[in-house]
Amino acid sequence: MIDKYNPAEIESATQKYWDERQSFAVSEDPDREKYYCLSMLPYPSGQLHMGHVRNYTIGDVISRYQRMLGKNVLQPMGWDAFGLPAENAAIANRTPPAKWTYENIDYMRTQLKRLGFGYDWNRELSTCSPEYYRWEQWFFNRLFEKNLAYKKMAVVNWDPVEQTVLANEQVENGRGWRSGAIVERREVSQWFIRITDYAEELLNEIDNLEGWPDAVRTMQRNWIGRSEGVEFSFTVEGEEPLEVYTTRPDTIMGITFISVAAEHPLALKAAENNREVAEFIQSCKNIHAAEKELETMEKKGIPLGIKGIHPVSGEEIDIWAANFVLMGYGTGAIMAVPAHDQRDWEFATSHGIEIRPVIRPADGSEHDFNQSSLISKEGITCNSGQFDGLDFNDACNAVAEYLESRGAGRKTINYRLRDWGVSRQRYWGCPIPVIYSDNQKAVPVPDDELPVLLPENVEFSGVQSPIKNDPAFYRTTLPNSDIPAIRETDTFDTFFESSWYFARYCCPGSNNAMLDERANYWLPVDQYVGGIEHAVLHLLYARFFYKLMRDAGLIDSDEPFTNLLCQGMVLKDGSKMSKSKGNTVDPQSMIDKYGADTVRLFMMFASPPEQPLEWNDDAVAGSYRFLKRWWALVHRNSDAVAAARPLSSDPDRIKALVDNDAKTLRRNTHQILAKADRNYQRIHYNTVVAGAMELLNSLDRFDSGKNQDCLVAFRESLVILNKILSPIVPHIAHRLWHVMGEAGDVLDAAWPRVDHQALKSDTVKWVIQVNGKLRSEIELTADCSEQEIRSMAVTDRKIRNFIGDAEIRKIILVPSKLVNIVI
RNA sequence: GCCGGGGUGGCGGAAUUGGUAGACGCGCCAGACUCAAAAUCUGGUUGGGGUAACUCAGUGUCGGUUCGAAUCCGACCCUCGGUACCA
Repeated sequence: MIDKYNPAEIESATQKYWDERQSFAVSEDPDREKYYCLSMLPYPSGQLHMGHVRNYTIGDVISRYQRMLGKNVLQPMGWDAFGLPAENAAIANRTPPAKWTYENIDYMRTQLKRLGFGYDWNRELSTCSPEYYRWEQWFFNRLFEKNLAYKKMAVVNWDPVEQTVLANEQVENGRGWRSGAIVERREVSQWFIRITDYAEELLNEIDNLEGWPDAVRTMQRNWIGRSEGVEFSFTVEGEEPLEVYTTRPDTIMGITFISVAAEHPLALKAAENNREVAEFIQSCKNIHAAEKELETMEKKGIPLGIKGIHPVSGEEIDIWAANFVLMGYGTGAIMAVPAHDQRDWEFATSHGIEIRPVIRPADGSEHDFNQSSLISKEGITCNSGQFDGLDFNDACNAVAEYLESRGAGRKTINYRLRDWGVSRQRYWGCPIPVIYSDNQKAVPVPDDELPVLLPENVEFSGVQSPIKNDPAFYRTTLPNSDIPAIRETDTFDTFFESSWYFARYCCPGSNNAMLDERANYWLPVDQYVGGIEHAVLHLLYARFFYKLMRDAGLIDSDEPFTNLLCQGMVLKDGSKMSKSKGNTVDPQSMIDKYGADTVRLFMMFASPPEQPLEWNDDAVAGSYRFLKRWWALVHRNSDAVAAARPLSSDPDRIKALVDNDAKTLRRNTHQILAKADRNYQRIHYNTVVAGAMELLNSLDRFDSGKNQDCLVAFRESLVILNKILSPIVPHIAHRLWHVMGEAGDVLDAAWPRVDHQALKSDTVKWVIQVNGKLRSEIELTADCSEQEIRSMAVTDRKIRNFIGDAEIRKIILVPSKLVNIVI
């Protein structure tokens, strides 16, 4: 009687076994190669979703594989616990965000444990705990000291009904998602971190991130957006010079208007005695702050009746206020050349502004400026007076030199990247450790008074942050005095917490320092796994923060993540699983029904990690079937296999096999192992699983009782199958390892080696093509000469039929693979 | 709008990175077992034509490079992610 496959029993017993032995607790060991595998920590939203299960299974498979390669593997887990959803839940349920968050963490931790992930739970952290965020406050003080943190005015979405700031996500069609009120842009004083000081290094080091996907590297390069150009100014009568930046100084003679932001001082001045301008400025207050909205909305503008003097021609140019120019970015003013910029062209066309071509195509062709602008840099300047007849580079240099010699401008390097705004007008976040004196001067909270504790037991009566109305929180005194002062009530952007948690995992229990020397043992992270949606923001902030920590002397290396894997989303019926679409599948119900191993196996099998994964209930059942078949096969043969162990552990005995069936099985097994090796390294687990299924299919058909050779080969193959599968389905692999009578735990078994002798075959199958199309196949002995192969190919019956009377022009031969006859 | 992915049978996907398109699995069809069903096992399964041997077409669309293209190049279409306050 064979035991039935019972995943619930196997998985709980195996997890208990690992727990008792603390199998995944690790410490620094200078004698072993370390491997730090990190998965992006979850936001504790309530329960795990399929995206988490996928993310963490990939990380766990990598960790277990690296462990079998003999490395000292760290795999930690924690909670990105501050954030907006806790406040929304608090308002909906009248529960304090802290209580809601902690309960979610407790539940989700049990779910992670049920999935059998090999985490070192001794290192678990929650970013909302004071033991964590106090170091963030301490580090902010270091940034403040270096003038890397500063305050400036910046735009927020203001809901005039709720009297609160809204996130971009909370604005729908320009209205607040709860109140329905039209959202206004407001300028608020906020804290910024000078990421632009590090723009050059962040850009240059992308070249060294060879373990990152090219797509992410490209996106980060484009996000940082280095450009070379010229900065110059227009003189404006009775005003400060109006400064602009351009990457196309070669088109400077084609400027026909200038645009400034609606909040620009020139616009505000014009509005004082022009009602239309004032109304236009008022209408711009309702623009949603998101870039997508800004770039896709209808472009509007109004002339201010103010002129700027062109620095070369001396011509008077009209200055407009425009809704697509932002005060906070760059100088708040841009020059416009409709002939050579498509957005300017469209604006000029719809507002009747002159289009003045100053570049003509280098090939002498005519461009129709009534149809579109000419953006190409491959042209020659014209209508540009002294700058006529130059190509792009010469024109740019000539213009820059001219402006520079007259003190009107200069060459500069510009970045698209803007400083990191870290202030949030929200409650559930890390308090920014600053105190304001009477005159609004910001003073950091002294290190020895940290942490500034966020009160957790709060009443969420409305949408307003409770600490903004809580005198017990915000009333304080200046450091070392009894002079009354006011605390900052803004909290940090939650990207602040997620920018350094991976370093803190290395130093559990460090109560006297943000990081200690253990960080330099584990860091940088060898493999980071997370969603592609983090390609720019989180991953760029984390790189930046790492460099800040390096420059504060906390760590030695320059980049935090050596290798990066961005996994695709989990889809159901073609779209992302989400509560609002009602197409979620609860991982818990699947685990209850089939067990963790089946869910893990399906997740790895259904698609390659970087691609989206289509969820399919039936296919999950197929993964379960596979595990049942494996279970049954091992149990049917357990006694014979265990008895064969002493024999087939002997490498000489294995190499001395003479039975042809045994030799064929070995060749097959080692081919699959070679492929599994490659695919483990490439992290293509779907094809690893496919190989394991092929192997099981051939083992199921194999007659292991035929003779001793067959039994020896059979046992070897079962052992290899178990090792290949164990990172993916660790519970059943653990149990079957012992059922086969193997010693120790498969968790720590050495990764199997491909026997290249076993791969050799006596014959080679050749594909014969005519003009690149498959027409026949022949099997020849491996020692055939090239000449023999050619003549066999040409005289093949099917091939002769195909060629007929046609002349053979060429024969191409790809070694051990194919012959292509060109006729 | 801008930046970056993706598009292969009924479905998820494979193809050693320019060399046999469709591995493996799901689904479906047929058969075995069963009074029957479930479970399990065996075989088949890109489409068209043909009893068959075989043959033609075929990797989003159109064009190109090559002895040979899912793979490289150009243009386009659809779709997904990001777009600085969702995380």
